[in-house]
Amino acid sequence: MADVDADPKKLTRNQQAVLAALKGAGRPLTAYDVLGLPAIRKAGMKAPLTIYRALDKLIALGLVHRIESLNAFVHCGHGPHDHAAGFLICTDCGRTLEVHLESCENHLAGRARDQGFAVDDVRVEMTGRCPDCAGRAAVP
Amino acid sequence: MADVDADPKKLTRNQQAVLAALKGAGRPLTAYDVLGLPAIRKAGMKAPLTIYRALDKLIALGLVHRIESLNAFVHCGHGPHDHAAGFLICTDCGRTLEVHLESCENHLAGRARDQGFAVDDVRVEMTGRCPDCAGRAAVP
DNA sequence: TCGGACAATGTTATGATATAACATTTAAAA
DNA sequence: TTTTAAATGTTATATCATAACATTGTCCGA
Ligand SMILES: [Zn+2]
Ligand SMILES: [Zn+2]
Ligand SMILES: [Zn+2]
Ligand SMILES: [Zn+2]
Repeated sequence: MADVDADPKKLTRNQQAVLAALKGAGRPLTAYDVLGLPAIRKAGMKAPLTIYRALDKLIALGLVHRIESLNAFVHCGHGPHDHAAGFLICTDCGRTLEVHLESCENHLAGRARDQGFAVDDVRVEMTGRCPDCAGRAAVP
Repeated sequence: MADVDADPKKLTRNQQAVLAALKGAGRPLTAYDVLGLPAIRKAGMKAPLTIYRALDKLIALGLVHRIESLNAFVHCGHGPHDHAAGFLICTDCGRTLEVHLESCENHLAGRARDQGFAVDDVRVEMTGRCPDCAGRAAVP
């Protein structure tokens, strides 16, 4: 899946800038969110395509994940990995938590194989409330 | 999750037209795909918003699902249901297969609860090749 | 039957997300 | 160095989705 042997030192200037932006945010950002950051403008990036190209590379390297249901991108919370990850998406604060799915992955892919389906990639996204927000809601 | 007690007879003209379009297609269509269908134009629908409004209702009724990674919509292959579904998405032919995830759902949601996360909704999308396309690829 | 309430629709405009095309530069190999 | 591939810059455009507001249709109780 991800190119786990990637050398972060070999990232280009643009790729480093985008990765740093996502790390710093600590939550998913859209490509246009990234584009709007001062640090990104200072790095000379000013077109959406510039951001998308950096993101494409970072995703291929497994350093960043795309959250489909948000059209947003988040720094990988686990370092590059070769198994499927799942995302818990807080609908209150917008933060996400990445969870490993080694065991579930087999179960899910098994369901697919039962149907004669050859699985390449498994994506899991769950919405709800994170511990912080669930706590706040319970104590009004 | 879905409003399982919905009465299909109560669907409006627009909602019926969009539902019929998705049933007939047998695969996911984008809102603009739907908008472009002759049957839809004949029904008098000519603005994207008209399509999105019908889709919103059909999704709320559990008659249609949204495929996040395709920005597309597909007729529910199982009749309304209250548990999570997963989608197998063929990257060759574009068709999808809906699979039930009663058992997996608990496992996945359990992983979330381990993190103190209160889950509302579980979405699973798997890409790969459907039986037809996998077969064709294997016999070149 | 009337009339209020609410859902659905029509219409126009705009916002948000993503890619095409092509020229140029940079970095890595050979 | 010559060659090759990857990354970047720039402009324009394609694709997906919603805002705002006026109007119409449907249901249900008075
Ligand atoms: Zn990860
Ligand atoms: Zn939260
Ligand atoms: Zn379904
Ligand atoms: Zn196929």
